[in-house]
Amino acid sequence: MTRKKIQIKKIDNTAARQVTFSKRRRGLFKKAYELSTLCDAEIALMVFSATGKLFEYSNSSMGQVIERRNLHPKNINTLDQPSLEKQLDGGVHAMLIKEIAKKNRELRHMRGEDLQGLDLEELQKLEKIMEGSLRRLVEEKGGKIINEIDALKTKGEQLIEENQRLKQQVMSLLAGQGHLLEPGQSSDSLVTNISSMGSVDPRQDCDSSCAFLKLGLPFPD
Amino acid sequence: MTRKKIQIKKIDNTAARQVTFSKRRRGLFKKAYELSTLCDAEIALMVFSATGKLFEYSNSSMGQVIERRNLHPKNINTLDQPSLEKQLDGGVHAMLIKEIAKKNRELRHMRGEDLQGLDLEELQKLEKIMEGSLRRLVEEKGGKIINEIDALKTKGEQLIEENQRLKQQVMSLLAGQGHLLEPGQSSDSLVTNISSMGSVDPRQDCDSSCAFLKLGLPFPD
DNA sequence: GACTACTTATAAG
DNA sequence: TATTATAAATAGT
Repeated sequence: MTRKKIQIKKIDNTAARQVTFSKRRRGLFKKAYELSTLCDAEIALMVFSATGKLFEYSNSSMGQVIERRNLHPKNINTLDQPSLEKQLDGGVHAMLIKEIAKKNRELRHMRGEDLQGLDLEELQKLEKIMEGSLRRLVEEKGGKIINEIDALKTKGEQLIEENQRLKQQVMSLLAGQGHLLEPGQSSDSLVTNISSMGSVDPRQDCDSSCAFLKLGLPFPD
Repeated sequence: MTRKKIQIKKIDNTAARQVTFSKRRRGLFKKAYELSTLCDAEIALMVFSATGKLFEYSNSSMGQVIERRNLHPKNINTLDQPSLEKQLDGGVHAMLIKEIAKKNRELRHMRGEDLQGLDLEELQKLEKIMEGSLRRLVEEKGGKIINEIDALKTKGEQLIEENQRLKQQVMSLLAGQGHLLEPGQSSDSLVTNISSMGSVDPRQDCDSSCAFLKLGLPFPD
């Protein structure tokens, strides 16, 4: 791909082929690593050189990825027949796999895939089911939203009360300490001190104590 | 690797991540193809997207490469240890059962059941999926209906033609046999006889030959 | 999905 | 193995 464009066909010269194999293998593995990292993908890559040497890469575990592949809807029917001893147990095994295949088929239908095999009546039935699903889901979601809003409202009210209480407390503290002020110390600086202790600044009016509501800030827990 | 150099770490933005996944996946598969072709290597590449979708490439057969890998000295110890056979099998067994449970959970959710465990965000996601499903299903159903109607129309036209042809045949038969009628035999009774042989009663007009259409009766096959 | 400015991969030496 | 001129991949639009 440089100096000169090459055709993608087997490289005749053995030495050149080996060099290219090394370089491109590294390039391929790097790309695989980058894809898995950038996109949070699980990747398994196996490369046998022409001489039979094995190179492999996986961001997780090779066996795990292979296992996952075998369980994938796409391959579950192709699953290699396990060796020897497992065939005795094959009945249960096969049944489980069949069950999974069936579930996958159902799920695909529920996702609106592979529908071309169904006749009009089946489609109608499926539509009814899905409409029901959607209805229940929207209902559930509605309930959740109401609850969440109620909770937020309650929390907001509690906070407003709390703020009122704290404000009054600050006021009375200020009033009580007003007599003790040094001639040179302004009440403002005192307020600043109190405020910095995490209390409420008494100079703000009632409405502004709800500032976090207006700003859409999350309530503290 | 263009416009700006990027860091190789998980892309936060979901949409961008998905776009990059598509592009780089294609790039990776192309590189794999080129390496296998140029250097006569045997390659198997499996990629699971973050959403669980499987993409795979192999220049030979995926199962064959996996088999070859398992037979490789490097991995022969990792798998298929006779003494551990039972344990492994139990593992697979358990995994299959877990898989079924997972599918069932998914199915229940798709049917709008057991939703109370999901949070608002999950519900929202599920709703989007189901809306898509329903949309595809309705589309598929629409296509099926159009096809069915077209087929029925075509069939109807064929039948009308057939009826016309038969009617004319009957007419000419009647005309030809008119001279041979016994004085005491009416043409009506002859028609009845012909009709009972599976032909069309010539007394009905053209429109009435389409009676089964008007009545919504199924066409015979 | 198409475009392009840029980075990266790499064929040849 | 290192270099480099060029092809290819791709991030952002």
